[in-house]
Amino acid sequence: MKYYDVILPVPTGGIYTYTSEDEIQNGVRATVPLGRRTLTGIVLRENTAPDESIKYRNISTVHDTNPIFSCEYMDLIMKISEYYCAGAGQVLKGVISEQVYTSEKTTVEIKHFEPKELTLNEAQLSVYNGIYSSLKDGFSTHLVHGVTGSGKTEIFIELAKKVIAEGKQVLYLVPEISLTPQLENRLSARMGFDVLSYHSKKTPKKRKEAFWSFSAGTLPMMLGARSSLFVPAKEIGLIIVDEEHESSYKQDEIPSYQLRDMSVLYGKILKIPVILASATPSLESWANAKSGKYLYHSIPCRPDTDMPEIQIVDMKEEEPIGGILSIPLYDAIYETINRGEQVILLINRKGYSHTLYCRKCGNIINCSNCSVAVTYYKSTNTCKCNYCSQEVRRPKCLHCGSDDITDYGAGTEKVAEVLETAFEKKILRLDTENVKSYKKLSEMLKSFEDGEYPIMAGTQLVAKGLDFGNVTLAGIINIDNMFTLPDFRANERAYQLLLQLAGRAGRADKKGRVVIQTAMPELDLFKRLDCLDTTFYEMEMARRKLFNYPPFYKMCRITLSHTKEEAVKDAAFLVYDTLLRFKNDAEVFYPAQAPIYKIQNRFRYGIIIKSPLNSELSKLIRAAANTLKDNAKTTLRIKIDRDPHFFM
DNA sequence: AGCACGCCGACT
DNA sequence: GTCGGCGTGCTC
Repeated sequence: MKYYDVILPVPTGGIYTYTSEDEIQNGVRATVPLGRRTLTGIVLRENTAPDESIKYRNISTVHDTNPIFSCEYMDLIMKISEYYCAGAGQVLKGVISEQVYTSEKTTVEIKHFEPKELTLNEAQLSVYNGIYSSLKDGFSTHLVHGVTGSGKTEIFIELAKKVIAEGKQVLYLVPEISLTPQLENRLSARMGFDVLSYHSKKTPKKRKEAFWSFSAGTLPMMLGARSSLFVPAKEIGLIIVDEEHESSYKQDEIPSYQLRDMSVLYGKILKIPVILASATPSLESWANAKSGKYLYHSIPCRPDTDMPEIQIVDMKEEEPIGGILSIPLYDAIYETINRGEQVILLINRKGYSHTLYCRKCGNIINCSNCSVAVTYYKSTNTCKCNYCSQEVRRPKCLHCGSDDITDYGAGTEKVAEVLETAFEKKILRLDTENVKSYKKLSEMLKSFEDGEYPIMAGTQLVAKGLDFGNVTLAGIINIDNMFTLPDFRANERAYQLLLQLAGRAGRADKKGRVVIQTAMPELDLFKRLDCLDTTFYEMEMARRKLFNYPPFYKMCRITLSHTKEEAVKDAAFLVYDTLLRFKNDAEVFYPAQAPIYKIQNRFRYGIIIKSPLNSELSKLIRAAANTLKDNAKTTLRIKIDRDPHFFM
């Protein structure tokens, strides 16, 4: 009789021990009973010291003769579990779809054809050589800092070919796969075989095919979003993380891991190189490059065009059309579309208006379940909460009962409406409300590319990785609301967004232009929007150092929630006391109501911890979790967010 | 997470 | 009297 530890996709703990008459290899899938249920998990290891007091049950079915998940893979899962303070089962659940890994192995034939050859230019070649030389030396991390359109992808394609020629596989990660169906085609054409992609918007069948083909090793290269790092490969030789600065790499749900960091960790475990690439690197990666932890490579210029001209419009001096369009932006749009060229506009709010209020008493209309103002959608004539999706049919003032309600704060719908009136042209509106499916998105992007619309207006979606040759003007309606969020990365985010947006304008042979509307034109940030200039990084680093922010200090945010106000508050102070008792060099913030105090009728308190040492942070988090385990047995929920990116 | 147990209010 | 609400606790 042998004993085996099995990881099961259940949120608590997740490691259970079972018995078997047969010898079982680590990393195979096994179906076991748990309570009244039957679940399929992964065999983690043999347990040589079982607890006498527990009556173990038998493994019902073993699915594989050879391991699907390597010991390096299991190592990664366990390290994530430890670092992000989530049960192994919770990690497994959050990282691979149960539907996919429990499915029959269905591989698909990968078609091979004659690849399209391209020669690298001098700048590309120098980066290529820099990385190539360390390709066979095991683990190394490379930060490739190259402006938009500098041809980073071509370098990675050539490196990938070398790795594949050695019989190993390549993983190419992008932050938002749904926006880049073009990349799949481009990679396939250049590699000379079908590069399959793996992401949540694919049909289950397609996902299973990509999963099992990558697992079998018949698929040499896979393109994917966050979750594809956890597709078990036969043998990975290189991981590429494109647009490494993107905050969508940080998962908000438990386990809230940072994919970029996990890629580097996996590379370390596998002893292979990892490439991080961006036109606007994160401060974390920048710091690692400066310290020599990452090898730094830069491509300083766009090979084909000049950088766009950037214009800052002071909204204090303007009387904008419809409260939205300044005269300089209006003129710029007018000139651009008159030349038959196209415009991309960014608005970072969806709906028609983000706030409704009572005209009688000034009270803001909040969602009844959450402490958030409801968003008004004119297209469907509804008011919806962005946090719990609850609809309010006919909003009335909860304070005075009046139904004389009006709105302010323009979203994509309002902007599109104003633009349509101003230019008498149909506008393409792109936001999550409007784009429900992958197919629809592709169609919309295609129609814009074909010139059916002169202007595309949308949320952050429009700034991410889109590439249209005829776009020569990019505008941002209101950058200022980025600074209203409680987020120490606001500056960094604004900088990245503006430079990325600038990269959307004038990528082919035409000179691009960027117009930024702001009421704070004096912000230093606007003077640093030259991608050849790295003073932004130095200034931001100095600020982070002064206030003990990452990358200098490590951060963790603990959020507690409960249906009763008193219960969360008590729990928060209980945790706070524990943290004070255990802390050394760390800074522990006084417990505070979360910026959104109530979500789905649960009240929320937050505590932020900062420490120069990751080890101290781990110790404190553990102490906090233990205190609650011992003292709070009610429906209190704890969320531990390590290296947080979202602070609401 | 499921799933069951268990203890209180409002129905035939 | 029982149906069903969800708060609590456990699963090798």
